[in-house]
Amino acid sequence: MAQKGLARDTVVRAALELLDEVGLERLSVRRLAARLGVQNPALYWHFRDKQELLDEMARELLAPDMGGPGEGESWREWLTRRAHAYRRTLLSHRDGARLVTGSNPGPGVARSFEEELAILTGLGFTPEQGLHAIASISHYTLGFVLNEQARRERQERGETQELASYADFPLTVAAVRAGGAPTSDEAFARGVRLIVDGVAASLRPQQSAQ
Amino acid sequence: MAQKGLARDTVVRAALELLDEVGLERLSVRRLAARLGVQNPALYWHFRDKQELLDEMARELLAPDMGGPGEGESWREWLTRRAHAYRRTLLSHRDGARLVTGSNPGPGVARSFEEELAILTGLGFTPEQGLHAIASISHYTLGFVLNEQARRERQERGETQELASYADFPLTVAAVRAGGAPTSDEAFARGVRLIVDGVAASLRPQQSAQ
DNA sequence: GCGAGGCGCTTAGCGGTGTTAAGGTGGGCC
DNA sequence: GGCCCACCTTAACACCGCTAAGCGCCTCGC
Repeated sequence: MAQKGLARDTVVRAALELLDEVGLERLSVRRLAARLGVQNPALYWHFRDKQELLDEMARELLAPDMGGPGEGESWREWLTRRAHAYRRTLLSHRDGARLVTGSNPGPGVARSFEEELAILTGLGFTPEQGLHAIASISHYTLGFVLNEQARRERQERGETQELASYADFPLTVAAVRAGGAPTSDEAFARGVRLIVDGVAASLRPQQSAQ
Repeated sequence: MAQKGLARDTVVRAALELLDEVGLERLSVRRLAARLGVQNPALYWHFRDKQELLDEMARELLAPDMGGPGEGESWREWLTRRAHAYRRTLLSHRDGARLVTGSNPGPGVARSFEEELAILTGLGFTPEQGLHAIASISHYTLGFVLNEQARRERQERGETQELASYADFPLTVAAVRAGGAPTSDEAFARGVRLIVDGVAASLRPQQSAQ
């Protein structure tokens, strides 16, 4: 077989590899072309834009769709699992969150969103409550990972960014000492718990789910 | 007086105006210089980098600091107000959220964060709980506004992005019909309420605040 | 009054970017 | 055998961030 030219898919995967190596800032059409052994305008046969390439990269990144709830899994567990899966997905490539942020979602995302809504309504949510819960968790997760990766990128660039004087920020120091770095698995998990608790509270007035 | 040359401050403010006109993508050093009636390398006398300029812009944007709680304001009210103030700040300039996302916070932010922590501990929070609450709300708000502005930017560019067929997404349609657009003041407010409720729940085990 | 110095800018230019136009080349189909 | 078209090339445009070098003017020490 061996496909006549470059498959669109091949390009997107190469682009994601390149992203991991150089970061979003330095991801250029020419570099990608070079890695594919091709002159740069060649890519414009496959993609209208650089943006279209980025969109497609984001879609590929977001492709892994966690399934429905497992045997006897409560909505709390499922929602929590979803949040962590989403974070892991965003972290699966360098600058993943920024990539997703700046790109057009496309119909695939709408479809899997509809599926998730179906799962939640199956667990007793109204569609409105479901949308609300998923949107909130997604926004939180996106914001968290954005911060996380920005920090990572910054300190990779050697901008150490220490507090000038710890003495001037006693509460911040105390909080970090007690609760761990604000960018960590635990911190994320606690935020998720917060939102899930909030969802539970918003459900309570009209009989709880499952 | 009349200051010898361009004040750093003047440049930053002009940059923010330019940002509103052309968006972050098209904000270039050359355009900014032109608007200031100056050749572009002149700006490199005031700023080491374009990034340094962007950092200052973000700092200027984030400058408006809402004060402490008003007379008899509960922590719920204060936290909610803070969330809305933060969103309004991010929305105060085009691409505000993306600007903030890609820039170095600097010591000013750390200082006002410490102040907010002080406010919350004054209302009965431990430093850890305070950090946790503020971080979660901030991440949620950032993610929300990012989405909001991305959508706005997209439809300004004419990418209408309608669902192909409403019939394929019955739950999504139902949810939006019942709860309004996912990008709206109400949607944001409901997400905030979710998190605030979650914070309340996390407080309850060990005696509630105020 | 005058020279020194440096602040704030200019002109020139480098290497890189996304993107377009136009033209080739090779394999499949009538 | 000839055509067509998928797929790529070469060439070039306009713009980008950024640096090097120099120039005029203001301020200060004498």
